[in-house]
Amino acid sequence: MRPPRVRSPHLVRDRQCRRRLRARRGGDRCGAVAGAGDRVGRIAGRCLGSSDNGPRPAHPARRDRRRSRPGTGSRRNNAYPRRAAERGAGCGAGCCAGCCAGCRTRFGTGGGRDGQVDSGSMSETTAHPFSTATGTDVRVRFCPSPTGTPHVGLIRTAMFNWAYARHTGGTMIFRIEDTDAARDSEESFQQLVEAMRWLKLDWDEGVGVGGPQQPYRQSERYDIYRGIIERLKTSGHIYESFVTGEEIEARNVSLGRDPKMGYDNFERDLTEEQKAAYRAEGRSPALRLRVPDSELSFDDLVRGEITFPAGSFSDFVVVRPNGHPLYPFVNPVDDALMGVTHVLRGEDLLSSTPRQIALYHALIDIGVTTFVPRFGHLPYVMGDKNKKLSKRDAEANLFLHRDRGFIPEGLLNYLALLGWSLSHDRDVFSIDEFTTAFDVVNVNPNPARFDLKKAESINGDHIRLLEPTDFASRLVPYLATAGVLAEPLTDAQQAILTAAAPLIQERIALLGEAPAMLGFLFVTSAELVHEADALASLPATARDILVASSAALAAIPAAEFTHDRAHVVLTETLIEGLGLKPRVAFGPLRVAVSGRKVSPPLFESMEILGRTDTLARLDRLVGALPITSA
RNA sequence: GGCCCCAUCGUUUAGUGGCCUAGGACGGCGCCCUUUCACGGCGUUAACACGGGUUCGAAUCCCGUUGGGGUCACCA
Repeated sequence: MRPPRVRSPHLVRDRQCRRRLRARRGGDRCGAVAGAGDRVGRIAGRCLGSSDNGPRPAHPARRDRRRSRPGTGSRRNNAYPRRAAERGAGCGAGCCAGCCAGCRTRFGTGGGRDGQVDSGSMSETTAHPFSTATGTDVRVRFCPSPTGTPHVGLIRTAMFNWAYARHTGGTMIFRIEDTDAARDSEESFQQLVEAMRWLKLDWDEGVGVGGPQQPYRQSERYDIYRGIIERLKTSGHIYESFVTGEEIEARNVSLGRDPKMGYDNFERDLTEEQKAAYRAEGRSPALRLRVPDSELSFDDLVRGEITFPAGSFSDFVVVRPNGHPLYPFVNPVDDALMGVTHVLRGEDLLSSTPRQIALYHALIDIGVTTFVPRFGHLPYVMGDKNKKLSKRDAEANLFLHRDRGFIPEGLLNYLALLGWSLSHDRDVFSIDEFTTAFDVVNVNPNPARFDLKKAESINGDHIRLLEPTDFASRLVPYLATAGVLAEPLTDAQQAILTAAAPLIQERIALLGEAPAMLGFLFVTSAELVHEADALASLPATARDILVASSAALAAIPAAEFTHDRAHVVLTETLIEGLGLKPRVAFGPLRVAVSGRKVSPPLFESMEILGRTDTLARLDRLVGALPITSA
């Protein structure tokens, strides 16, 4: 077995270092100098005043391949250079300046409560450092909102978070974001928990297991939010906004701007008189967060450095007029409170990241936390069309896949392949291999299509990997649901299942295929249904074949009725005796025994059925057939 | 429209300036095995979006173009 791909911390550090240096290099927009500039940057990036000149991986980061964006101003980033410079003196241990995760201050969770505010430093990135947590300090979370049935994209996100926690030895938090009473449901919440349990994605803190920041359902945390809202209000980070959405649009139109331009922060400095006037109209204000007027950058774990220019994100509503806090507020607040260090989430949240970071800066200012988490935006899981898999698509529904007979091992394996890979030549692996090898920095940024065929194939491989007894027991719920048998099984049923399961383990990709394959074993010969297409496939000589077979099989003593004997006897009788082709000879027997054209291996099936039942089935089909002569 | 993200076979991935005539898997096609269907085995099909630049050398670095996607809520 090939060893899993492992990235050394060294290499990762090197990468992050280069990325930052590139960001700091400034204006290498001109193609003529880009190459040279890049090279210089690389060389400098290796060590930057460090003594760490020893042999190191010769390859730049995969993410370094990203093209720098024109016109985004990312070359003039102000955040990283400053931080890098500040830390550049570093630890003297020969680390790359600005990149030495091991030597920088460790930012704990929680943070102080001194409430000190310096609004003048709101855009001062040095005061708002990103998390440097590694190893067991890593804290990730899965925080779905309970609306609808679990979606495979959502599950993929849960799995990557979980895998990162298990890979690093960090902590997995499971929180429920149920702040939308209109859409949330208890049923959906239960389904989320059920999905996680089914897939064995466990969590260390969160719903059901508790933890230092409980409760973990946001609907039970409103008191906590209220306190923070007050502090943010007092500190001036959030302010009252009276205008409605329609009014914002109208304002943009009247100012000759794109109506979609959004809010322009015009209520930041409302006077008390103006506010009173609004109140006199019967309005009550929503609360908005004051975002910095400068650009905001972050180093995405999956995509590299991303910069949003100043003005591309505006003050946003964090609390409704009725006091109800909204997702853009409670999500970062809880992340901060819970000490989340790595936010791994869907790409759809990418464009809201600058706002979140702005909120984080405010939270740091008032002492709720001391750091901003790292972000990693996972690629979409797409459907058939070039659209992200919608909840409306059947393929998106996790439970539908489960009901069709995906096993957790298979589905997880396939989902892991959407945006990640273990190695160049293997795509079937265990969950342990996955967590051992998984690192979010290796996630591929491009969106992936959910390919059912491939998913089923991977699932089939995992089914084949199951212990036979395990496989048999996993079949039971599917057989029960299909009405083939009822739980608990009788001893006789259990014996049949144990004997028959191995016959189909090698030939199905989905557990849901089992009832059709095995159903005939759990009915009497009288109850057996002969399927229409099976009957239609019978040759004119079917009756003679069955009669001859019946006589031959009857000659076998009951105690010696094994698949080998049946095979030998029937081959002698039909192939050698009647001169038939195997395909022609055994077809009618298959129909008689199983009622179907497709079944588990014929002779093994006969053995499981036993001599008496087998003969009864042959006789029954003979009786149903018109008399012809061969 | 503004902003952001993405770009290797049909799909998913490997690829980290020379191991690339671009590898694996799924799918498709063909053959073998065979008591059916499968499983398995063998073979085959098929991709670096385009244009520049840097370099002795580019799938890989840079710029641009094109194409796709997302996001612009008092939803999450």
